Amino acid sequence: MKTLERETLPTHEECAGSLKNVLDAMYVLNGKWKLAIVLCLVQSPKKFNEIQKEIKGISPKVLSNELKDLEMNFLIKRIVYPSSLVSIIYESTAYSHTLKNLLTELSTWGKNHRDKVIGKSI
Amino acid sequence: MKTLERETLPTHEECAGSLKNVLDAMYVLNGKWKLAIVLCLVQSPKKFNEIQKEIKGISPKVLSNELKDLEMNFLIKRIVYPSSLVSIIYESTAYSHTLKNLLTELSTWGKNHRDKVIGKSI
DNA sequence: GATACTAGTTACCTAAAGGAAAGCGGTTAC
DNA sequence: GTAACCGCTTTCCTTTAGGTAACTAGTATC
Repeated sequence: MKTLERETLPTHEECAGSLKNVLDAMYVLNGKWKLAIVLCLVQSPKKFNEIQKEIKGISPKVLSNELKDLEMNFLIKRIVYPSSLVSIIYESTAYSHTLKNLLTELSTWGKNHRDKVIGKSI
Repeated sequence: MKTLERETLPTHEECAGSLKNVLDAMYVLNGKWKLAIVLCLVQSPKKFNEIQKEIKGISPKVLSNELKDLEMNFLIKRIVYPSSLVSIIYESTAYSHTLKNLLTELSTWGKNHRDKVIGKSI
């Protein structure tokens, strides 16, 4: 695994910049479900009900809102296949794949942290 | 321990697993300010006031709460230097460095996304 | 004694997130 | 016709996050 450490220390401006970047990213990705939904759809396109079944605990209202929000940020697509029975499929966009590394990191970290916390407290 | 070499697609259990991991990670890292504070302290240890100055817009109440929360998750340390005038320094833990890649990804993504959104909408 | 700085706390309030339950328009199956 | 499934929406409600402002204890400075 390649690390991203650098030789010189970051300048104050670079620190402030990355701080702002992180705040902006969190503004978009913040929320209990958003990244999970993206991950779910990166794994494979799905129908509304399928997402609901996969992400246990999410209500249709919340899922609906989050999907709209993610669509506005170009992270998922809502595709209507018109046929005798209309079917609607949500799928990840090419752009959402810019989140793949992040999601991988997040998943790894989440698993590790769960183990750490369970080991210490429960 | 699972085998690392596989040519098959991820199983349903693996998908569900990473979904849970991401949800758990978000449970800990969610919030407007948390990751920004970690980043701020990873860059260098700081006093309460210094953090407030660097992260514009955060109120002392919220900062105080977030610091406690982060400490409980082993992501920062609160260190009291007892001297004639007591000084208190917050610093990142070794454990918080497991978030470094994530923060780098997040910063990169945040910058890129800001550019993309500004380019499209404003 | 008055003022100011540090590191917060407290009380109060608003807005947003999130959840529960019911409903709705359209289709399909019986 | 009626029951059931899909893809939601609507309403109502509770909880949480977050913000404002004032205040406090301790130390130091004028």
